[in-house]
Amino acid sequence: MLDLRTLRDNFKTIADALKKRSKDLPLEAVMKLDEERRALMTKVEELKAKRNKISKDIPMLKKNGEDVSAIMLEMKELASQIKDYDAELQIMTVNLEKYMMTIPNRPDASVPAGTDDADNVEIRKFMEPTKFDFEPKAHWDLGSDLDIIDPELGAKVAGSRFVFYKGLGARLERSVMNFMLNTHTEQNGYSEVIPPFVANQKSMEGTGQLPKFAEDMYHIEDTDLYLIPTAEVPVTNMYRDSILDGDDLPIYRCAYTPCFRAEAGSAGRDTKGLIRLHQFNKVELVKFTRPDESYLELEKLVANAESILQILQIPYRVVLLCGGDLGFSSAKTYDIEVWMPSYGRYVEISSCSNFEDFQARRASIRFRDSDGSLKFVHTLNGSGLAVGRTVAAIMENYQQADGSIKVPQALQPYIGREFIRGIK
RNA sequence: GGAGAGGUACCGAAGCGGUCAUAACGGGGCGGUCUUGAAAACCGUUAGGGUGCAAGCCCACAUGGGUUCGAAUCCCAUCCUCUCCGCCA
Repeated sequence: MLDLRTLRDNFKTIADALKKRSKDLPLEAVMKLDEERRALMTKVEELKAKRNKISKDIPMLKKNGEDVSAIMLEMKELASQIKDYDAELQIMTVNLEKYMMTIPNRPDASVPAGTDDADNVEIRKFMEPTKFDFEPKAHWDLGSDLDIIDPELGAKVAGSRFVFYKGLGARLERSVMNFMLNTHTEQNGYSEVIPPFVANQKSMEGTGQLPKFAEDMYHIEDTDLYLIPTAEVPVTNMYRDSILDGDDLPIYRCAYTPCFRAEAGSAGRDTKGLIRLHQFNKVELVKFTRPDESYLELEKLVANAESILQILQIPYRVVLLCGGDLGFSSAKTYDIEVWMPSYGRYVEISSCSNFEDFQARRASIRFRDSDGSLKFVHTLNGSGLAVGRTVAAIMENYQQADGSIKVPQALQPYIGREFIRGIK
């Protein structure tokens, strides 16, 4: 959530910055409502001040044996006025909040203008796209030929866009997960958590999934709970309504969770394989930092995520998202895209964002600075990485002419073999 | 799931209808005195939200309602924590 006062004081600047997202935002309406609300608030507060004052005098008057019945009557009238105005005020407040909750974060100055992913800017590249001296298969064909990934079983048990990993497929997925977690905890300085895989409405609002994106999530009937679409939600909300010690910043957390995405509008795209599922595994990196350090930390976060693909020796590139492609809560986002031979192009495998104080304000995550003042932290997160897509990339980029898959060196200790030749 | 108890500042905790919320009393943190240094002792300090140029005013005792002229205090609902019982991997 943007800060209302900052928006009020710097309206032009912020409105211009938001135009990078090329969206119609109800900014004027917000300002008008805000003004009306403050006017009414002044009125109510005057009445309340009067009530408090008289109320304080009453016991004194009573003690002196004076007749207070006239005052009581006046107070009763005052109380009912206050009640009416308060009700009106509350409606305005809720309305205003509703508007504010749907206004996305303001893009950082370094974010390029643009409307969609075609306008994203390539920052750097690692290795060249893999070349084959035979006709390479797509990972879904490898998966069924080797009988290690089974979408039909997934469909039978849960529905389309769910899969079973079988045998060495399951082992591969689990190995990749462990490899990522071990790398981030042992080399990159993150401390691991396993959070709940469901979260309540308040948490969803804290990180920005609600109120706007309810239709993308699975909601558990008759409860306040949603299946998490990313570990970002529970891990960021660990510190909701908290005051952190400035000396403890930055805080680095990582977590493995499954991620659940209903994605109502995605039918027909990427229907095969592991790329777009309703449930997938992901290792997430989350940071809480001082405001003046967050952009430096973003660069380090991207580097940490990249290190996984470097160690695995898989080609990828890093792109900077343009304003139009930026997520709702993000001020700046780098995507890491991995080379996917079956697509003949790079495919997103990680999204690393700096949310500045947007989430911290919604979730009320603050820190006590050395001068004693309270400030909002900056929150960041990024996939480190999407596990299923990494497995897909390994299968495709490491496939051999005989239909087997070579296991990347770094994963061999986890899987205990050099090649995957079929289920076991 | 059942029965109790409870949610007040950084922590513990008092207050149980008005003069008690910049919230008693402890503890912790920070600063200082003393000391070669430290400990102890003593002194001081410890800055939630909104609004306003400001003085100030309003709000804040888990959350949301209600009763009352007036609610941390009384009533109702919800959430959470603890203890015991049941169930369970």
